[in-house]
Amino acid sequence: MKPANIRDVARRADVSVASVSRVLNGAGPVTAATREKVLQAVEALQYVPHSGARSLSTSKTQTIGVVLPDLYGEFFSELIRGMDVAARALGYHLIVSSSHDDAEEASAAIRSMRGRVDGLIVLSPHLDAANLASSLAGRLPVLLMNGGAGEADRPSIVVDNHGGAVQAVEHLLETGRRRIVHISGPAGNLESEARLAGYLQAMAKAGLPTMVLDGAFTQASGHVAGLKISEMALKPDAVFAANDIMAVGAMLALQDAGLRVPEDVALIGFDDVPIADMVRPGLTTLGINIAETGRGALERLVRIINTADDGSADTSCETVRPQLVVRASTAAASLARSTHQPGARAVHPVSALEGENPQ
Amino acid sequence: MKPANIRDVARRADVSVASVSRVLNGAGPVTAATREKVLQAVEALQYVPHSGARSLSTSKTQTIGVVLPDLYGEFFSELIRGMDVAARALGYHLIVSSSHDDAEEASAAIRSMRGRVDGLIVLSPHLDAANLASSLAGRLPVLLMNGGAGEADRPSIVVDNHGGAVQAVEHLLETGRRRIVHISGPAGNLESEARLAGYLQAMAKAGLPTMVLDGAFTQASGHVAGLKISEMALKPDAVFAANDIMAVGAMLALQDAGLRVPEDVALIGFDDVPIADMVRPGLTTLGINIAETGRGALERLVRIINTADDGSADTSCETVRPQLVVRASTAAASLARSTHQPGARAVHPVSALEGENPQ
DNA sequence: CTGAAAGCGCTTACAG
DNA sequence: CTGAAAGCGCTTACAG
Repeated sequence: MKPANIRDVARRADVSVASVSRVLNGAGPVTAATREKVLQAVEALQYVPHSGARSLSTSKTQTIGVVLPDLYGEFFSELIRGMDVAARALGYHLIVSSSHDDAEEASAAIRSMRGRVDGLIVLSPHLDAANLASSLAGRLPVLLMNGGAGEADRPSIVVDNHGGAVQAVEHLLETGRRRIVHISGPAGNLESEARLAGYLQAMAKAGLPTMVLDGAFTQASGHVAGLKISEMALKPDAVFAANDIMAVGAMLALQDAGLRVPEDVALIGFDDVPIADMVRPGLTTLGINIAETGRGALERLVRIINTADDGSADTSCETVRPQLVVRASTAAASLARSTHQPGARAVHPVSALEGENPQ
Repeated sequence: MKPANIRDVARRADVSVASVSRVLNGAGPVTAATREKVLQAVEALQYVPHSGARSLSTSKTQTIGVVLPDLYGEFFSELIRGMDVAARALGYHLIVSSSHDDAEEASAAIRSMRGRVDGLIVLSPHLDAANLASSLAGRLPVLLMNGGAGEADRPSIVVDNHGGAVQAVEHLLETGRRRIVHISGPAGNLESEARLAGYLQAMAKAGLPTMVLDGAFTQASGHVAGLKISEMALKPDAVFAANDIMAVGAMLALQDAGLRVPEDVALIGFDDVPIADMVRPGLTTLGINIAETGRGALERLVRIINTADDGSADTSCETVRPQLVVRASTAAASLARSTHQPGARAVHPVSALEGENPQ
């Protein structure tokens, strides 16, 4: 009743296990006749090689581990989706390990994957270089996507968070906004810090005062921030949230409080997750092609695995540049309407606002 | 440079590999002194057991495979999230394999997991019993969640789709709606068929005419259906979409066409994914605690794995009953307002509508 | 082109 | 309580 093994196949095909292995791996020379016999036996026995045994002999697992933080939502599911597609195409399996609250847990997760994966994609912003290095038993290829600037000697992919944030603010300025509040991501998170820095820099450049409300990359935290804004005596005319889901949370709070978006307050997010296009008004945001980025990451890691130790070490830091996706949530105050009007842009900057004109 | 193995540890601790194994597995008797020496060596060498080798000896992988269909979205990511949490708590890893367009692909995915997992959770509605059985080499425990009624001899978890659909229609009837259209899920999908059947039955019971628009469980298909509805001469006063994401698609199409929800058309979905609470009006739906269901599924499968062949085979079909979650999208026409008013219910059924009064 | 055999790193009766 | 050794199922030089 237990599944057939390679010996069963060899016996039935009347060849050696070596031949069976060769046929199955397309490695080494075999006659057509042998191949035929083996394949028939495989079919008859419903044989599937035991991957553990294979991995023991080859030191390969055909599996990639993905270490995610404790955050959930469309960003990560989109990313995984892109990786999954690429993994299947390349004959790899995907082990996901998520909800790691801290460096300790992420580290344990990484360690527990040793011998189980050929490489790792790490998205946990909790992990610094030191932790990461000590978590890695041996020389496991790792692709870093934890928002850091990229460790010296590790391949990595980072989003240009700073540049994206600057673009966000500039877009708001162009559409006539001046009192721009930022809802930040969690403290200590490298992505949120870069977005915050971009906001501060762009505002400073425009000579405008800044205001930051703390968020945590969750819808609830965006909602809380939105509530606070709705209760402010002197309200901002625009909000830049560090990610889309907080922007949505803020939008709902503002609207439920009777404020109009974008007429009273413009709103811009970051990521371009699917939901950004499903709220009304549609959410303007800095778009990253998330699934595509995931696909690219997986493919790059596999390339690294396949060329390990051949001298041409890939340790570069690849940058993904977010693109402005304009939807109705930032239509200029003077042009704003309640209908969905993507692409609407300010022609005449509104003048009755404080702050200097940019540029 | 290659990672330490059990022999390295044994040598350094000056014991046998058997003792190292015993200490690490907490199996068999060891003196405190031995344990101490081993643990120190493990620490010094950063030793982590090779899981492939372990799985070869024990025939256990501590890994669960999850086979998903080609559909993406919050439903599946929430489900995976619940499973992931449970898996970590129980010391299991999760291999996900998704985007299987047909039974063939899902079948191949299952086969490729042999020797790699201790059990499988199958969510691919493409897989029928025959395909499934032939995909399984040996006696791999499988928990079915593919929407089928549950195969005779396999443990399964199914959502009471029929009952939920009946509840959906009854809720619409109670709030005064009579011209109720259904946007169905993809043909051949067992979940969508059960929801459709529930709709048809409830409408028949109420003596009302039915109308079905074909959907595919995607936002785009819901949007198309919404457009069609907005162009109908005699418009329905309510729409029951077979899942939330189609309901959202329909909502946007209706609103963009100038129709008001719920004043002109009430809308109800199915699943209660997070986005249902982020659109305006909030979407009334039949809620399933998705993450919780995923957690429960994983735990049940592990239980099955641990008691395999002990005689007490668990082959029951567990039913998850969806619960009505009332939000503003189905506020009674007479009471409907544009502000978010969860829980608003009709007091006086609207009378100026065709169709007979239910009950 | 093919087969016998060593070896991958672990676990687990079996002796002692 | 501890160790020597067999065995899990594969791959891969090495002979032939």
